[in-house]
Amino acid sequence: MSRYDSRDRRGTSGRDGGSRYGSSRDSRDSYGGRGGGGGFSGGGFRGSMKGSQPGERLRKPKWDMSTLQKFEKNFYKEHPNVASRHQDEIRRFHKEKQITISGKSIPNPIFTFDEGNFPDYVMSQLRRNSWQAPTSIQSQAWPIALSGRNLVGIAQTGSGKTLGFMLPAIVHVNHQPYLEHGDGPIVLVLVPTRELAQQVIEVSNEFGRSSELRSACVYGGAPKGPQLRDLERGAEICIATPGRLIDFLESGKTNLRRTTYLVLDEADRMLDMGFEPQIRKILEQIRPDRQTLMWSATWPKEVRRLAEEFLNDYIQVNIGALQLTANHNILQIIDVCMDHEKEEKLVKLLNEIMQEKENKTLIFVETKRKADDIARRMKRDGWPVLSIHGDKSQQERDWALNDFRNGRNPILIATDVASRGLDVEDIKFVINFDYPTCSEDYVHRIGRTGRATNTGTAYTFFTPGNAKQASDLVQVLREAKQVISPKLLQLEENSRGMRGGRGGRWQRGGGGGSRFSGGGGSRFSGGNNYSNGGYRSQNSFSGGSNSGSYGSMNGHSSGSSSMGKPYQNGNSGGFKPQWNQGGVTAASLTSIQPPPGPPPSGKY
DNA sequence: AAAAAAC
Repeated sequence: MSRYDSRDRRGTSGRDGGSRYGSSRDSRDSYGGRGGGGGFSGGGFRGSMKGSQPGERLRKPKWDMSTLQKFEKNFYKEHPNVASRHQDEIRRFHKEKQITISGKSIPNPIFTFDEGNFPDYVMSQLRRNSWQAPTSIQSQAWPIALSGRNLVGIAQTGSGKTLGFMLPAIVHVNHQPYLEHGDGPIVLVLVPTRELAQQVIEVSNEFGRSSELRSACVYGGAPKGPQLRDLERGAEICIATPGRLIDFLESGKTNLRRTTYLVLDEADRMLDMGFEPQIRKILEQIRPDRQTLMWSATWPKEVRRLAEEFLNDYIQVNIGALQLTANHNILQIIDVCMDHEKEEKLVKLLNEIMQEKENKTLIFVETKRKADDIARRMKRDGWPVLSIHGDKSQQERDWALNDFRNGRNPILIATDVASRGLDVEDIKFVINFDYPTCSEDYVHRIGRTGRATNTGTAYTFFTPGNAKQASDLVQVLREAKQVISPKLLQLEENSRGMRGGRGGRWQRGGGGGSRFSGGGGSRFSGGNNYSNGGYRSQNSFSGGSNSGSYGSMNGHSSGSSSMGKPYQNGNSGGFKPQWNQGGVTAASLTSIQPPPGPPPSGKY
């Protein structure tokens, strides 16, 4: 099957309201360069182009880019309000949402789902939910991802991030040829924990169904059989934790030859967990001109290095303030006390909480052993409590989490396995029985409550032994305008100078020069889509041919950001890279489609 | 010093 046949599978046309170009297929006609030539194609300029006459067959116009750009420039000179109004809107948006962004030719954000230009099979699913507007991550990430660019997103979980990479992934898959027998996934999502994998596949199932995509979830601790069946049946989307995936790759049960869209979720966490060798091993299996989206809550050196090495020409989006911040929907209460007081205080607290109608409570402790101990003692005393940590069998973890989710068991005691990304609805209380080893984890833990627009309460037992963290914690509390107990301030005072090595952790780099996407001279430089009424391009996401062919690989690796070892022989052992050098062309890597008609070069 | 992850 040729690539061109595949494009129209399942009615994959973009949103086609009032297409100026006739058929939906034509609406995907592309004449904006990916990060290169002008991406401007608004209807307002239709008049300047020699279009086809009614009744005549639609011919591909000859684009004279310099004339077009001149026209656009003049247009904005003559209609200054059009441009400035929109740019102001974007600046205001970025400022309000505390978004900073850097990179070349950054597409403008979108502010409504309609502007996302998603195909019908995605829109119909979106409409089923009662969401009002995209989250800030989605606003910025969708246009970037849909235009085929690489993306580094610095953002906390629980802000719509999963959908932020999943919808473009689904669109991407729908622009690829069908899987053939023996093909591995087209989209690969790597996540640090099994629970997260299960969560992500929920989303991919929900939104992939309408275009008949199949997803597979690959992680350890569970029988291989069903996972293999899902893969062998043909899964366009694969969500995986690294270990089991490598197992399957090494044993040849699946491959990544067809993978062209890669997501690294919670990259900082994965590095923390020592997944780097595994990540490398997996990435070597994927063709280097793939589209890659990397997500991380922080931007430390290690993550930066990973991004430089594996993401060519990426756009970086920082969502949220540049300092460590907690969700403001959460009431944070810090109880400075001694270690031996904790248990009594916990019981007292839970007694109060259980009076509430909504009482779902997540309790964090320091160690797996402690999680077990406390859970056992509480269970003995009749509390509806379960525990979850990494030494439990996956089955037990699943049970515990399920019973917690559906409310059968309102109290869950957990280690940090549950601190990040876990999305359980209506958790009303988080209790930090032990303060975590770093305040970053604190923010993640309490973030399990107050999700979306809900509110929640976080109680934290803070002992003199945690004094090193006091200053970070105070900073978080101050930022969130919380009441700060004098005892905590006293501890902070005493520990002045104790906190070591904090510098830089929250310095999110990359902000640099052009923070705002449409700023200054870049307005016409390509890829930008104007969401302003009629001037919005229909084709904002149909860029030109992807420049990232294999030919450009050399430029890639010889550039300032070294690729480490060259991909050509980059097999560090185990199994050899074997991305598909044949069938899939670089242009089909992105969701961008080349114009219909004769292929632009012999390569196709 | 802990947590997470493949068999």
